[in-house]
Amino acid sequence: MDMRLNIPTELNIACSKCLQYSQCMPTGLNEYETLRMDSLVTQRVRIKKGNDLYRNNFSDKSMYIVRAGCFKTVISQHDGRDQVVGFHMSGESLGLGVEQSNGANCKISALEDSVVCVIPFVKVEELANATNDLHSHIRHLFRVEIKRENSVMLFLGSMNSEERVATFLLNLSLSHEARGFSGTNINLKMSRYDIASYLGIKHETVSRTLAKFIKGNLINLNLRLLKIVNFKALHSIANDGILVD
Amino acid sequence: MDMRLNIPTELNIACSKCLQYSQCMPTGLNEYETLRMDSLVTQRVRIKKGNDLYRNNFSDKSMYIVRAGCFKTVISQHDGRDQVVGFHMSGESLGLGVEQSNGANCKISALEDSVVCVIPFVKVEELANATNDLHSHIRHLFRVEIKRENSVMLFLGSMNSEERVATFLLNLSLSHEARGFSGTNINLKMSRYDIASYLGIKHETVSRTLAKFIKGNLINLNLRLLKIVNFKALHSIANDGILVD
DNA sequence: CGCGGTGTTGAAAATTGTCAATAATTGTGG
DNA sequence: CCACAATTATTGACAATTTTCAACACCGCG
Repeated sequence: MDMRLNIPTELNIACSKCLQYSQCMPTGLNEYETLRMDSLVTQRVRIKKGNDLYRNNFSDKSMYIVRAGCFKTVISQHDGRDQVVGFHMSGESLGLGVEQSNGANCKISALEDSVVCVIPFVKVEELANATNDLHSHIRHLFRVEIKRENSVMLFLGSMNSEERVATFLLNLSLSHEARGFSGTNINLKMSRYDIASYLGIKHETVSRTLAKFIKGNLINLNLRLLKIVNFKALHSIANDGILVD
Repeated sequence: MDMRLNIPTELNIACSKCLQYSQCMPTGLNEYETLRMDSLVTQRVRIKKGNDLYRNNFSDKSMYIVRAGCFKTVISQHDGRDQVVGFHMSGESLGLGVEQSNGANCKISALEDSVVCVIPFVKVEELANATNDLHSHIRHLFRVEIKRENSVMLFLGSMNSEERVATFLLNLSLSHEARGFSGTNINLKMSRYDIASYLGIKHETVSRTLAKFIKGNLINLNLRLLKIVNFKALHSIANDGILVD
């Protein structure tokens, strides 16, 4: 039983004691600086599955880090069409590109019961004197987000549906492994519709492509329980089009 | 004759005297702060048409602003396929998401003879004490970049080719107007191949779609000389899927 | 003046989307 | 806890869009 499954529901833990610390806070700080970092996160918010990080919660005066759970970022167009532009797991930043005024167009929804850490930028400014590389760390987080979006544009702009799905599965596997979970047996948090929107194809095409992978013995799949059987074959389909590092 | 066409070739102008100042520097500064901003840009670099902002020029220790000209950002995949993920005009930031190590995968090329301003992040840190909102301004620039990428993902993920091309033309028009140029008569700096890659379709499809718009009297087009005739029709095709503000 | 890169257009092929029917699963309220 | 409804997922047949392949025209530049 993986203890990590329980820990994140605790709302009052200090950053310095958090298992995700290395993912979202600057490294190489001395003890004093590390302790000061604890004051950065002013609160943690529970978001129930299906609910949005939005309105009362969400503001462009703060940044957010996923402490536990999983989110999707969705852009809504005037005509009602939605586009999923990202999925976000623990340790990842949320909504860096979204401004308050944009709230109506862009929403961030929890795919399962989740917890986010809130870091107001005024706190960042306050602490920047004490810790020189805090600002550059924030810039780093922005850069990571931009790189992530670049990789999304890559498959949206230049891959066929098999390449898109294979790339999606492999990226998912990598990001699960980076969090200490199995990269082989994965419990998908998102629907086929979400995957389809994210990949810029229709959900029927996602189903068909997954069915093809199952037939070819590349994966096993039962509803949202995924098992990757043949990584090598998936890689050759994805053409190694993987940018996550 | 528009004077702006000449001014940007001057390399030694102070930021406080630059016509693009309001686009790339924080607003609301007092005179003293404004003058200090002048020391932010340590150099300006000319890049000839077809050359890259890269290698000796490019580093993740600095950020870059287009002073004059036009650039494209291209991600290269392992198999040689390229994906244009953005075009950048004067006043816009360059390469915020790109790290040095990524140099081989991502390049930024000048579409015409251009000039960029170089702002080392160490200068930003230095000046941050004197000007409180400099850091938040830098974050603003990152946020603008992320929003831009979101709008790219929107058409890549959810639009057919007519919608993509119409959206592209209208965004181009808006960004030209924002710079004081005509939003009706536009001189395209990029090839059909670049447009195609950016829009995630083939160049033949771009040609055909443009031909269709010409037949329908939505635009005039002679090679790279574009005239938008019927904005309303283009808007209704694009479904107002325009995110630039 | 010719050559390489760029741009246009046509016809056929391939991929993906659309529509529809059905099954399985989850959520909800009595 | 069951039954019903709503959502999610799969699959097939057909339609539509986009790509592919090919031929040709055109500019611009040495």
